[in-house]
Amino acid sequence: MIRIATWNVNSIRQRLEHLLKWLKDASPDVVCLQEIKCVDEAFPREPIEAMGYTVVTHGQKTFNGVALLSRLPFDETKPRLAGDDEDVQARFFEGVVPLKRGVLRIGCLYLPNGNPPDTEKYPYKLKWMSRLTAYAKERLANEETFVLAGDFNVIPDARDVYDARAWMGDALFLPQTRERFQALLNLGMTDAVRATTDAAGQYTFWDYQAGGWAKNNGIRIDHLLLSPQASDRLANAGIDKHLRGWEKASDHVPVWVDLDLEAA
DNA sequence: ATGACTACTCCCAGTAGA
Repeated sequence: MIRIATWNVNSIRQRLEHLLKWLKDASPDVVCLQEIKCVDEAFPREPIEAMGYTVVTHGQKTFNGVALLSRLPFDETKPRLAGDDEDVQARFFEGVVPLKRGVLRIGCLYLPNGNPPDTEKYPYKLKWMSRLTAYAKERLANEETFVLAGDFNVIPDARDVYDARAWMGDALFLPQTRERFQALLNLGMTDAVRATTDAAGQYTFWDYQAGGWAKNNGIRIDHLLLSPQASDRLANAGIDKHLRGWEKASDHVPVWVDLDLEAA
């Protein structure tokens, strides 16, 4: 069994103790982190490596930044999403882990927020989603075990938000945003949490403001999308909601899948 | 309700997040 998780930590330096405790508790094999909010040199890799993880980071000063952690050795790792050489924002890292049969390819992503929608931020989000779809299409053609995991900044469905009306005009829930997310699924990717439950309220984010956590005013925006070869092996999926109750929590919580696969 | 909270930054009021 291989456990793959994604977590927007909202600053790795603020969240290191939480990460170390959660790694011990949840014992994931591969972890996709977003919003590390530091340059590569400032990433606290040593305590994570001491727990047996290989660490690769693509950071930038102040904002964004992603990292891949793995207890299984990488064949390859590659930062940046193809399709726009001008894009300097650190939002993507791909890793490939050898399996007994074939490989496991993981794309760790931090999709742009896109708010406010009447600024250049929204077209940047939509373009980024198109680049992601082109990338996924290319990878799916290889018929590999392939997982896209990260903070998608997309609320897929009214079931995934505490008050759909309040979010109608938000970049995370606009029809064009949801259509582009659906386009990814239409390629043949499976939303892992949705493959295990139809229930509403499977939230992964609660805003710091206005008592979001206390009122359970959450949204589901962190996702793991599985290729057919991966979804065939889906054993379980879950959301580690309890971390939101920890002191000085990230506003996002980890989401994970267990895939019935054997590492090489 | 021009807010609320958290984290970042040439240090501290402005920006970003979602």
